[in-house]
Amino acid sequence: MARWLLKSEPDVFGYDDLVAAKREGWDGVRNYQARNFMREMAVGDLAIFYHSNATPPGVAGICKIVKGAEPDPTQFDPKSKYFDPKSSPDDPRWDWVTVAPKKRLRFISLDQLREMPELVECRLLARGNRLSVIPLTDDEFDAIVAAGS
DNA sequence: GCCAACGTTGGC
DNA sequence: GCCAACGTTGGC
Repeated sequence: MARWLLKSEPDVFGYDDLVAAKREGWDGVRNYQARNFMREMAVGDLAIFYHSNATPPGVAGICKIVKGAEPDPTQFDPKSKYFDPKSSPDDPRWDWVTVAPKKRLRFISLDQLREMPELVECRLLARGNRLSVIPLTDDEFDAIVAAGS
């Protein structure tokens, strides 16, 4: 089973929202590298739920992949902010996966994450990183869970 | 194929 | 609000 990290802005959709929704399609990913990672996700994979653009930013919980990649319907919806006029149902460009909450963690701030030796190579902490879907090693994942448990 | 311009992300 | 980093677009 693979391990991942997913970023979301809590003002838009935070961990509490996922708990309330029970499960949710991870919409709005419009970056090819992130999309390709989502295509590698399998049902049962676990992902760290990270709050970006927050005060402070950090980890809020764990979620699980409950449905693999399939076309993100918001790309076809002209009223959606994620609408992509260059995409079509015949040849969809963007996928989503469906996630469900697994376990809330004690909040781990970005500052705390930066102090963890297990994460020195984690892409999340790399300078200028903007990727919203990031693969984690088992060690990285386990270290984050331990820090928030 | 190059690269300048532009838009977005995300920490601060 | 600022700005660094990076991805995408489009003219050539």
